[in-house]
Amino acid sequence: MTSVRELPVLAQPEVEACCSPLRALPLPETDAAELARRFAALADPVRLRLLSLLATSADGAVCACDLVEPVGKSQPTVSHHLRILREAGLVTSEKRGTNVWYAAVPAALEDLRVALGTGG
Amino acid sequence: MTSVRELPVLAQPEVEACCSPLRALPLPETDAAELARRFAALADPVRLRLLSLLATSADGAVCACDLVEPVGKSQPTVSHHLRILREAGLVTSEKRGTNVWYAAVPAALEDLRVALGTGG
DNA sequence: GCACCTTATCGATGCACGTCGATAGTACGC
DNA sequence: GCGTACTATCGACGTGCATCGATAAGGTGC
Repeated sequence: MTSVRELPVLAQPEVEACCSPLRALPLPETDAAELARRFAALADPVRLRLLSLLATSADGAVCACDLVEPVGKSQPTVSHHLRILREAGLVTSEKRGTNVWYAAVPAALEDLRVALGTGG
Repeated sequence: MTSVRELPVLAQPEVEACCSPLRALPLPETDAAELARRFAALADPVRLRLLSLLATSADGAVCACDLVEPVGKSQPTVSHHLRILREAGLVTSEKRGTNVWYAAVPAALEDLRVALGTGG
């Protein structure tokens, strides 16, 4: 967390909208499995805190080295959780020299919000 | 699903809003744990399909006897998942004679939508 | 009471997950 | 090249979960 102070905003991937909303029609099995996979990525307090740290970062991205201490877990554990978030499409990672910068993917969260029901 | 055709709409409990939004500030540990617990209830395809069946029901409530066949699991398994959904506050149950009627709790889903981020 | 139906609980099993220490891989500075 | 710092992977351990068959609990109708 020393001197790296360049282009902190990571490129955002195209997040393909997944799964029809719960309230629209009975969920097909394939959609249910995909949705469950994404919600499972959110079903852990450490991952929620990591995601929160990324989402509230002023720069839009955070070095992995600055994510270990705040969540109070070992470095391998944090790396493991970041991997799960990345594979779920909720965060993006980008290597810059020795460090790896992570950023939240707002579109992915928005996608899940839509699945939970459109509006009131 | 034979003759029961009275007051299908179940009373909705007061759902206390949980946890500040991810985008608002770094999540306190207590909020993270509670949020994770609720998302975990959604992290299973069977439960998502059950919730979808309830949310899309025209009457607003469905007899448990009509939930077993659609999801293709055993009766004990379905009962187990309904229990988890109920304990997470996502559904309500009400006994009517021999049957038990389940209904989705829209406010609980709305609560999770808010946690995922307010608006775009 | 008794037979029947619906739902919940119990016990067991197999699998997936969170966690850690140790280790490998990669990039930087001297 | 060599030591150092950061990150990812590996292996192992304990725990929790999804699932089922069997069984109990509660209500209905005769």
